Amino acid sequence: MSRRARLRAETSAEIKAVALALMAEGGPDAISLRAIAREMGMTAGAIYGYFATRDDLITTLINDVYTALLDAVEAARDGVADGDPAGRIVAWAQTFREWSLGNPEGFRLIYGDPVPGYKVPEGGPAPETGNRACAGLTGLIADAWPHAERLQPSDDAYQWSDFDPHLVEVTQERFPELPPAAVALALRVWARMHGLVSLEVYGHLRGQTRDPDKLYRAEVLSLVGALGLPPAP
Amino acid sequence: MSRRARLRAETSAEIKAVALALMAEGGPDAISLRAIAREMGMTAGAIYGYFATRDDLITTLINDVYTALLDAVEAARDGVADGDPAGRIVAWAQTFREWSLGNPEGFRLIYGDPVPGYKVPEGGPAPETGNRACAGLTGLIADAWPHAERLQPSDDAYQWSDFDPHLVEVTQERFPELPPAAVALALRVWARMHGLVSLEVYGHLRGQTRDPDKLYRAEVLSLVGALGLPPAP
DNA sequence: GTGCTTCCCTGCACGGCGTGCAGTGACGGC
DNA sequence: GCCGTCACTGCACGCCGTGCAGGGAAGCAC
Repeated sequence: MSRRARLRAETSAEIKAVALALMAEGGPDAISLRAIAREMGMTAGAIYGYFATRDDLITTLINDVYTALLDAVEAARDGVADGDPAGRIVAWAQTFREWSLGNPEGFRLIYGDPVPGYKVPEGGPAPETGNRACAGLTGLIADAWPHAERLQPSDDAYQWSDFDPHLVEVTQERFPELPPAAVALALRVWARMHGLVSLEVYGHLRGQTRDPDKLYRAEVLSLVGALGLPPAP
Repeated sequence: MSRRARLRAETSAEIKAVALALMAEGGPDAISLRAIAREMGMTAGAIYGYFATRDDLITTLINDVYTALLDAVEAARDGVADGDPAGRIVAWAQTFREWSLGNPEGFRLIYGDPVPGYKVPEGGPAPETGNRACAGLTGLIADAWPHAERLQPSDDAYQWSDFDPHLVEVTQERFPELPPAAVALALRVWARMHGLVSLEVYGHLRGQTRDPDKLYRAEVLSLVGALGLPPAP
């Protein structure tokens, strides 16, 4: 890599780092090209040499942050033995909530309307990273599937064509035996985790309960139970 | 009411109506004082006679929209006979999703980061309206509680002090027999509906499944089943 | 070493935003 | 019929994203 290219990569990385720092301290709205440039001793126009538009920068940030979240939950999952599917799900779920509460701006960036007028530009950031999230959950479900199967009396209600082709490809390659209903279950499990965490991050639980942690633990336990898994070996 | 007061109320209502119209056609970001004023043939400063600040206007809108959503789901619930708790829950859940998909901007307004730099101003809009939502769900749970009880082995794990005092007051008045665990269950049920709908509204399901409706129906059915209720009488 | 090319960055402009504030004019209450 | 209240305008300030012309340094070819 030439010196030019190296400098370029460094500057690009610094832009993203500064943007994340600004977001962490001032909320997602604090991400403005002018503020970033000010922080870096540049002018706003200079950033256009690195990102075609503000939304492009945001999109890149979303991918970075989403990747960080997935790294965290996957690491937590892999910290629990293969033979303990319930434990792996709980680890994933707990880390998902902890990361989200620790990085609320990141969560909003990924799952909400992050920034003033941000519109996903052409295809958006989600497909690939979102697929990774879904695939990770499908893996968890695959471990639990032998126990969970009885809860899915309508296996044949789902076809592979109900799902995104790329997601299907990845899933069938890694879990050839798994029926499409398992992917549906994975999505529903995802949503159950997302529901409580999302309400909490956006402050909707604050006016209702004083112990959202207890609530979440109960939900995760209930979820694991509903999968037919023993609570915690 | 004097003529002055009437004109004032009309103008105030028009501001809100125009704001909602702008939001409906151009997304939440389209709500700008200048745009509203332009639409009304005024200048932006004039609005400050009605709302102290832009965020005050937004807060009022949130309350209005939230109320509209609650009116819709409660009406749907009341369209099903008292003796059919499962049907009432399903009606609530289905209407919740349909309203949200039909008013995605409204959903974002209520449950997300609605608008550029909006910060909930002092106490925010949620407490009372959020309590109404939670109370409505608690009512649904109260109907189902005789069946659901066996699913709550840890009734004593929750105290009334775990919850918001106002919510507790309302709940205890309307359902004197209900234990605090039922409120926790109501919050979890809320979160299960919210999870899938939120993911769908924000487009995160689009890259995964092609039939989010089927997914949601399965989730609601599973939820009703988990409460120990017969599917659909 | 010299000259050319590439490319990063500045400076400025435009229009849009929320928000204050002085001034103006119409209307309601007495 | 006067006076005070009050809705509204016009303007200013400082933010914002985004284009564009131009300068200047760094890299490359000979």
